[in-house]
Amino acid sequence: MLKEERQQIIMEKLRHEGKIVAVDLSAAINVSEDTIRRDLRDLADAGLIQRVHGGALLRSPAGASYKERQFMSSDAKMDIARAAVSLVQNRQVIILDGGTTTLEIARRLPIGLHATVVTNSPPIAVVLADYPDIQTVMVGGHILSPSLVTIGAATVEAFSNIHADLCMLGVCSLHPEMGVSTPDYEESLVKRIMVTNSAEVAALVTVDKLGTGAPYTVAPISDLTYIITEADTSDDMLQPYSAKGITIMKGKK
Amino acid sequence: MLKEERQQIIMEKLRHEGKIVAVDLSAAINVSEDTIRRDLRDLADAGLIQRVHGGALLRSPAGASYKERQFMSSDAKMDIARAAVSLVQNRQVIILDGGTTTLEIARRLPIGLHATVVTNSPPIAVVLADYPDIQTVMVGGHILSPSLVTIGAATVEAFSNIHADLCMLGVCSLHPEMGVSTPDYEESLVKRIMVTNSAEVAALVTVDKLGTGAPYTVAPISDLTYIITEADTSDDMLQPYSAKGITIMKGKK
DNA sequence: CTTGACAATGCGTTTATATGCATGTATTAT
DNA sequence: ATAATACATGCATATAAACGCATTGTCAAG
Repeated sequence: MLKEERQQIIMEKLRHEGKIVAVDLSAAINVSEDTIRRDLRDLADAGLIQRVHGGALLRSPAGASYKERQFMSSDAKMDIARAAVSLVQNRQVIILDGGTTTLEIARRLPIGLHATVVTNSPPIAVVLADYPDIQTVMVGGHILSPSLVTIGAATVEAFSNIHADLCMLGVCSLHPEMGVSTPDYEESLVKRIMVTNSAEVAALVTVDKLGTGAPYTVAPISDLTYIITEADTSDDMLQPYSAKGITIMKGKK
Repeated sequence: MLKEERQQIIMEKLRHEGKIVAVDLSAAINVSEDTIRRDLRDLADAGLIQRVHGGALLRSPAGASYKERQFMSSDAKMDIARAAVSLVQNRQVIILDGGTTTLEIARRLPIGLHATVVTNSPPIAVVLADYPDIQTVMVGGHILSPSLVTIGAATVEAFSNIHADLCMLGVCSLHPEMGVSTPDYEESLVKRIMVTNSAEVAALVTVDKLGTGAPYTVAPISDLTYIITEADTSDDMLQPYSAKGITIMKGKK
């Protein structure tokens, strides 16, 4: 059995049962306790689990997420997602853009939430299918492979007929003057119509994207309602945005 | 044995069993461990797999893990998928219906295949994103939760503008007189337009669905080009269909 | 047909990794 | 406080990976 395979099993078991007891697990998959402990230590170092005496616990208590380590959202993104979820309300129509942060939001939506979610990201659609009271609309188009979202004329066309209460926008670059911008032209068109057709827009942005620009503009800063960023972002960096009347939210630990 | 051929085997095995153990594989196909390692290194460099000590794992992007495991197909479906793949040719436009068998087909497409695949299944779109030479079109619409496909007017509308060379149709019920039918009305409309707009149609059907009927008709038997079923289906059961001129294919072991 | 260039493969050696065990130390429970 | 359990550390061993080199097979130019 491969080490990584074992660690995947550990993560999976954790997500299902919420805890790991090292001794039990070593018996279950027939390796020494030392090996299990080493695995747990690795995972803890990677920030994926919380190590405790006798075993380990899920790092994020609510987290019923099913993601691999290398694609696992960073702490920052999880914090941002947690804050973003607090914006959504029952009976809203919500546009969820593609991206790892928005995927994290999809996972963290309250189970009982009664809403319509529109997305152009197949992975998000798959996650949403688990929620009994969420009506999911997948917007079609060409698949842009690296980011796993649909783009193109069909996508823009479909969005042009959809008007949402709230849009959760994954942001590649955010700059006080340039506004929101992205490196892919087609993607910028899709994001633009998402913004245009939403009453409120929340931009999800990790600190490394603040103050940066990319070739294609999506929308000016003034189109944003909220900027949600990680917990420890300095107020200095955010000042230019709040000065323009955007509500700044910081990630919740 | 050619290098590419081997690497294709590796990808297939990986998509299937979730892991590769270098030693086992080298024994299985009778090449040195070095060769396998070199192959794994190549694939890892190309970003297609995740290399680990002792072998390799799926690079497991958006849709892996326990959800994925539920999608692991039975032997019969794997055989059917293998046979179905032999129908696809370069430069075709292919419609892939939703369902576990078609998902299996997506996993088994040749790596170098140059084609356009149109699907209304988000999980399939996610799988296809791994293929560098496949252009993927996701058809949007409402998500039908249990089967994870899009349905509704938007879906039908989008398909009405797409004309394919080949359609791989997941089939719920197949009957000599009733033809293809399904239990969901909206789904039947989507499948119907898929069939209508494809030059050739392959119906993928496990033996338990042969000779059964469901409330909503998708298409008459005469609209089918191929019926692909599991390897050990009796000829008696298939006779009514072959009598109508449908080409019968049996799954490959 | 021959020859040279090149890629693919296999083998031997060296280096790195993973695991289990023994030992001593920390933590928890009674 | 003391026993019981869990943990970290160092070490030995087995296994896997990387590297260099020799061999083979393929293709194209001479």
